[in-house]
Amino acid sequence: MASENINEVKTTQQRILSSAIREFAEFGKAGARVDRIAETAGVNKAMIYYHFNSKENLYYEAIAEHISQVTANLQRRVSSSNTLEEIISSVVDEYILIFGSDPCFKQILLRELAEEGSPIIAKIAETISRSGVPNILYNKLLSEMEKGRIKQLDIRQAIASLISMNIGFFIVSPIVVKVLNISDIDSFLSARRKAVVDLFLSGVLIK
Amino acid sequence: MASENINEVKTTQQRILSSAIREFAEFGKAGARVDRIAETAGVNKAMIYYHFNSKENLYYEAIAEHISQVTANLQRRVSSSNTLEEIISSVVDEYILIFGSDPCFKQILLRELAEEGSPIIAKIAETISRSGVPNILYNKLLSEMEKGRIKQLDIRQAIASLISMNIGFFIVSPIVVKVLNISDIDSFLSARRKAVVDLFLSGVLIK
Amino acid sequence: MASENINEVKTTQQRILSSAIREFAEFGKAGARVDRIAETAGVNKAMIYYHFNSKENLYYEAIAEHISQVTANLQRRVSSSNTLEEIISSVVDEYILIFGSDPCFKQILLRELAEEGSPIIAKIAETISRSGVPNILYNKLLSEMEKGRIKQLDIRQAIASLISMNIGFFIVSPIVVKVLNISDIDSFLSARRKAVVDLFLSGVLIK
Amino acid sequence: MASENINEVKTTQQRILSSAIREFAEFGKAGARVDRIAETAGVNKAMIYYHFNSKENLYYEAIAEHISQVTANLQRRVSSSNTLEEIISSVVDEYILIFGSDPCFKQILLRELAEEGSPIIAKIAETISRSGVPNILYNKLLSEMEKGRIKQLDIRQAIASLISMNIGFFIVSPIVVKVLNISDIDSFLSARRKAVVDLFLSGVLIK
DNA sequence: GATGAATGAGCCTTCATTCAT
DNA sequence: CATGAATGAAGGCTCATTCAT
Repeated sequence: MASENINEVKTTQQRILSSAIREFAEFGKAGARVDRIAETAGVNKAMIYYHFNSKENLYYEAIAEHISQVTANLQRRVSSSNTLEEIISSVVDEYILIFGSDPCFKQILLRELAEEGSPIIAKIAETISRSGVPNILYNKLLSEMEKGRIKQLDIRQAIASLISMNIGFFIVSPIVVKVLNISDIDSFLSARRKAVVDLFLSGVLIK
Repeated sequence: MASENINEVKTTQQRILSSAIREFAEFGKAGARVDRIAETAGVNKAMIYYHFNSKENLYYEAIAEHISQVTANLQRRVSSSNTLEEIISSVVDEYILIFGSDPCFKQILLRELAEEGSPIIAKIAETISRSGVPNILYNKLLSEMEKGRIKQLDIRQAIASLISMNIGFFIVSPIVVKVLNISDIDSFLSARRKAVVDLFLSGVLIK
Repeated sequence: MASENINEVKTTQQRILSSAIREFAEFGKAGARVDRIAETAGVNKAMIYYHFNSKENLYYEAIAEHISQVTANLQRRVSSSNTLEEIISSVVDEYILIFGSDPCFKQILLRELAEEGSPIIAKIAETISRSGVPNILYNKLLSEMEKGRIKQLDIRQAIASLISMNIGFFIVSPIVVKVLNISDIDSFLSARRKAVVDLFLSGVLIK
Repeated sequence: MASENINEVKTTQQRILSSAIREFAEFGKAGARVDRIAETAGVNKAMIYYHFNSKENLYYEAIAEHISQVTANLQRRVSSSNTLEEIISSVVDEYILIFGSDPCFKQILLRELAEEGSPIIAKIAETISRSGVPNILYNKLLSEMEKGRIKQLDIRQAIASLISMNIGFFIVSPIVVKVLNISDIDSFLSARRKAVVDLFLSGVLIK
């Protein structure tokens, strides 16, 4: 009831933004229709131009807003004081959280990855960097390597593999699901967390 | 005369198709312009409709043609008689070949992955399945597990991870490159093959 | 308090009117933008509609105000008691004053002259008529003709020529300046007064 | 019948151009409507953009075409071998021809004169210059002055006055007609030619 | 009086598609 | 096969005008 109220009280700008992100996610920047966004948001089309000057600008503002929402939801469970196992688990959890919670983010990400030199991608990369997680991960792997707990390997390749197994998996999951004939997607997804952590740790830890 | 056409001068249809795939890859289905395809192909716009009835149809025909070209280039080095190590290496090589050789394929793939229920994605999955590679991989992992050479694990999760580390990496590489501050992309890519094979094998093999 | 308003701070209406006349002069009635007028005047757009019901009405009120301002500045030096030479000189001076003092008037005049059956033009003509100057001029020329001081000619044609040499010149001056390659416009303009008076008088006076 | 055929056979471009010049003359660049031009020309609106890329460009092309048409109609009766009287007469005739034949030209001219730094005005001035008439006039007045046939005066002022009495008159005629209460406009116009020539010659000739 | 937000009609322009030749 | 011209249905954007506060 209360949450319903919150929905109803959303400002025009917020309504436009949330309609926009869904439209852009579903149809892409070129395929999106301003008329449809206006209709979905329940506002006059001209209002879109009143609040956001152009479709192009609306696109970027909608994405910026969405990214900040998505990243705001992240828990900062990844701390440098944790063990390697805890860190890896947390990282995997976070990615599952991000991609599992919202379908729009994945679509926008995919469409922007197809765009050469996309500023959105640059922004996402920067957001990830600024979260400090890659650094924590890098330093932990380095110190573990020095302590002889993990193998001698290219740390950046390892991180690249970890990221790929997470983001990459979510992205290519429609293909994987079909190729591997996975019928019960939900249980596969919930088992994924452990599988990734195990494979990665087994892959890097000595013995 | 005939040889002239075949060897030196691409037919109108071929010119249209290769212009189309580049246009669709760069701008997406909605952003692509029939005029631009015609101009790039050096043909009259009406010719496109003469040969391919609609933009929509051209899109699918161009992709079908492109996928068959890309997969035709694949060597069938993955054989069930090989060792697990050889199989993994071959699989990784193939993915590197596909994504490294042609930028269009990656873009098309990304855009289609963003499209819910994309028939293109279904087709690609089917092509992969029909190549037999997933089956070979599955069976080999199964038999190795039964022989006690690899750990007890969900084979499909393992394959999912392997695919993710390959396709997934190529797809998210723009982000990874930025996050990890990789300056020499080429050498990172050429080292990737070994890194993936090593991580995967270390991750699954016992001892 | 009151004096503050009157002397230092122009009222909202006045600010709107002076912004409007400049906007309409520069862009024409169709090209003028209510938003721009509001911004220039530093008022809210709705205020324009509060004070002047429509853009159309604002247009006419702005012009009316401007015309009355321009004509109010005119000195009434043209009197029937003067000599023909004095009258001609005064008339020429007045036109120079009007067109020289303010660029907006000329632009508005031009745009309205392009409008078939413009009420603004009718009003301007009426203002000129009511000033009495044409009548004074007509009667003086008539009496001089009867006295045999000036040639037998169509007085109205003569007046038409005089007006043309004044208003007409100011209007077509951008063309004249280019065609005659006039570099020092200011000195040309200041010499214009005498040239017009001389030509006209020489043209009409006997001997 | 033949002339009808000529009208009917006009190409799409020509039909657009002639509709456009009328629309732009009547409503100005800002007030003109592309829809209306298309309708008047009897063509699909998109054709306008097919042949002329934008409203702006159509404007300039329509005017360029119109100017060249108007100036092409001009007879080259003004020759340096003629007497001053003949030259003046010819010049006046030409202006009457131009402004009398076509109402569009006058309107376009007026609207452009209101535009600061108009390229159209520059073009018209250049066309006039290139016709050689101003030069012929200047040289003739100069030689006559040296021969002592005309007074010592600023020749450029004289030419400016002549141009004003012609172009200027046509332009301000709606005002003049009202101020002078001219009811029979046609006869006034036909008498104008002689009046201008007489006034100018009397004004400059000695004795 | 004053303001920010809202509206609806309409404008310029584009684009997939088709037609006549 | 090939072309230039044509079409109709939008699509993005603007603008005069109004409303609620």
